[in-house]
Amino acid sequence: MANTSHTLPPSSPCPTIFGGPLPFSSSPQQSSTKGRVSLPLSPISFSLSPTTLSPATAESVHSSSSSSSSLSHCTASQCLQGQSISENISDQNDLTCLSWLHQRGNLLPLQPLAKMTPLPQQESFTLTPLPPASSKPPYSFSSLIFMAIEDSSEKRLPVKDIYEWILNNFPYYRTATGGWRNSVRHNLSLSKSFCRIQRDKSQSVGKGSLWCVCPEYRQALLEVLRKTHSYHSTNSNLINKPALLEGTDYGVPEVCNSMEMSDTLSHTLLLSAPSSQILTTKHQIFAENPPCLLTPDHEEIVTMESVEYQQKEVSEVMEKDPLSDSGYIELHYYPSHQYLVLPGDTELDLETVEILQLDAEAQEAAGSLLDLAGGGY
DNA sequence: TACCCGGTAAACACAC
DNA sequence: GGTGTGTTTACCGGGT
Repeated sequence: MANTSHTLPPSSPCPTIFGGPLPFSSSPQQSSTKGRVSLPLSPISFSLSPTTLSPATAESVHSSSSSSSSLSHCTASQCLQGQSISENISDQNDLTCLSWLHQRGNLLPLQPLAKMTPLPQQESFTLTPLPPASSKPPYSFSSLIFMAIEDSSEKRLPVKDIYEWILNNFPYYRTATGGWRNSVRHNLSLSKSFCRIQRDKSQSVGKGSLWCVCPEYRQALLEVLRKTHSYHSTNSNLINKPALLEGTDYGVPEVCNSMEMSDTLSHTLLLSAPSSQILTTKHQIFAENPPCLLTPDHEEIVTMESVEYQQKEVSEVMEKDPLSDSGYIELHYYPSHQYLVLPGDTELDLETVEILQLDAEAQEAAGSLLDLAGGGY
């Protein structure tokens, strides 16, 4: 596998996904100058309507998020409501970080790793003995549950599906005794990180409740996951063998070195199209970071989700940036100030981007709550 | 050594 | 009654 186009200097403080460097596309379509990165605008466009940008909207979003985070332990509804919101407040990068769960259906679990001599990053991948399938994963049950829930489309799962996810992704448990299921349930009940949601009686399929991750604890869970992964990644060369590991029962949930992830990111970043269309489908645009040398604030990842943009009509003739009509989004990225320039010279600071995103997520969360209103939690 | 955390086992109650 | 789910308690081992 050739991932040379995504490499960064080893010493660069690059954005990471579970301890690995985030691939930065070096496609020629993506140009960068000092403090500025131009990102092609995808066919999905955004609408900067007055309503979505109103201070009241922003205020309400911010207030709801702050109230959510002030709770020591969330209720189910708060959990659902806060989930999408908090995700965007404190861990925008985490959204991206966890995207590996969704971008590869066959999650490759991190098994206990035999001490092996790490290979250089670009070394060709040759088959080496893999740890036995009976090796116990290094993740705690909390992490396993967290991953399972995060990997679900609804971000909530019945315990049965959590079992299934673990079985599918960690073959160790296929042969393990049944006690681990008890441990899963024990963790769900005991840990404040997870909250229970009453199932909708109307769709009473299966026993028990649904479980979701409490947004207040999501960051902590993510941190534990990162540390676990990072710790074991540094002790293995498996991390550098995504192609090798593909389709096997072994491996690491590492996407930053994989071509899959790189392609996904590149694809997301490099779509170019006219920005006049308004689409309602949910899409994501990852305004990727500039090269690490630009700023130490490399962990910031701007995500825009379900945001519509109506291209501003520019009547006046003015001196334009050569890139302004290219269909690119320009990310001006300075340590103290970051903003986007959309086609048509519309400028968006990252706070506005975040507000737009939060607004969209808040609406989505509200919809979810309505769906669950009959649950009577 | 004490404490914390995670894993495991067991018992029990409850719902389907 | 069997099975699955949820809760609680207790114990143990490892790490700090």
